[in-house]
Amino acid sequence: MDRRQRKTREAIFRAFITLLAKKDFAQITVGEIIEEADVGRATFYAHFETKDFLLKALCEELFCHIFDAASDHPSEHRHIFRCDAHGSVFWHLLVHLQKNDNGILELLSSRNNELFLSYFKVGLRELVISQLSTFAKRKSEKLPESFWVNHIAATFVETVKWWIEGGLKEAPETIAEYFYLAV
Amino acid sequence: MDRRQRKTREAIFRAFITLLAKKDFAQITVGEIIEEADVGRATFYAHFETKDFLLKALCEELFCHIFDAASDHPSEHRHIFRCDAHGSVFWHLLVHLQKNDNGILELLSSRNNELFLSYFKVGLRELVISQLSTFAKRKSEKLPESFWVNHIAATFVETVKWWIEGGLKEAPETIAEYFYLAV
DNA sequence: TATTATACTATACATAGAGTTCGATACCGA
DNA sequence: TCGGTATCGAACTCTATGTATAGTATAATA
Repeated sequence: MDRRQRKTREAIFRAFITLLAKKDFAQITVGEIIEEADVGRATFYAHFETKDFLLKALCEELFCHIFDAASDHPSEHRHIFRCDAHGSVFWHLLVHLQKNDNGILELLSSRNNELFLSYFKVGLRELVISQLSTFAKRKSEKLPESFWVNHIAATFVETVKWWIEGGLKEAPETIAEYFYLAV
Repeated sequence: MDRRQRKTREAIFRAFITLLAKKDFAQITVGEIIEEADVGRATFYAHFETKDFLLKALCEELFCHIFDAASDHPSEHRHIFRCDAHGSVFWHLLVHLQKNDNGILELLSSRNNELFLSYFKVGLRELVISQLSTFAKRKSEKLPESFWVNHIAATFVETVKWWIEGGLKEAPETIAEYFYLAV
């Protein structure tokens, strides 16, 4: 990709993230974004069809990255944390969140969190399916699979939300335990 | 309240609900609402400061009604459904949902459901707290109370969402069972 | 280095929706 | 019947969206 393109694209993302930390997505105008990014109006529309597409692109960048990081190298951390029957992928995700890669936390904790967590959940659902065998059989036998999958993904999202709203005071290990206890 | 006021207010609510079933909240314009409601522009703004306040007012009307109906008369249905240790209030809520009071289902199942379910959850959390003793001790002893309360409320919301997305094919009793199994 | 393609800038413009104002009219409650 | 008030309708201001265009800067290529 052309260096110019890459630079403007990143500038727009950065500006967008900055603004998202401060105010509602609905109240952010394209005018504000291009001013913050110091980019021409036509340039913005050359990159993103609308503000909503910008949001979508941002979510894809952020969550693709974090899910790849968590699932591509699941073994590299095995020796650090006990990798029991539950699997450590979810713990791994929590660690990545706590490290705050790409400043994702500001987005997840701002008033826009519903927006992002709904995207988060989409990627999460796939992960849950691939890890399904590592969860307790007890419940899954009595519940429809789609219900069960959705329940696990939703519980993880809610756990993360609760963690963030409390200021991330607990260790990832503790949160992972809460998650496995609850689910 | 003046009969004229009441009629306009209801006309606006009705129009808003009709539109919400068809399209995104964000894409609905005040112009559409007043046309559907057959009401003057100035009249709309005499009733609601903005479109967002209209949404808020609608949610309060709908959910206050459904929560009151479920918690004010918890005993009247006790003889119909087994009222075990888990309490029947949640089952009662499901029955009310299935009866589709106020056409609430169209709203919860449309693409705006995140919007409404977030309001739903607020009322739900209070209900959960009042019913906390009826849930399993097993988990609550190991989990922080705020986490536990949030988990129960979230699980109920997700259960309802799953039920609606599947077309409400299961009986409220079945859904209540899934809920108690999952939580 | 000279050439070509393309990304960017700045500005202007058309369009649409938000929210306000105000005089006229219709309706309500007493 | 009468005073108060809700509504109407239309015009108006503002703000934001998205597009169009002509000129400039930069990257890739030969």
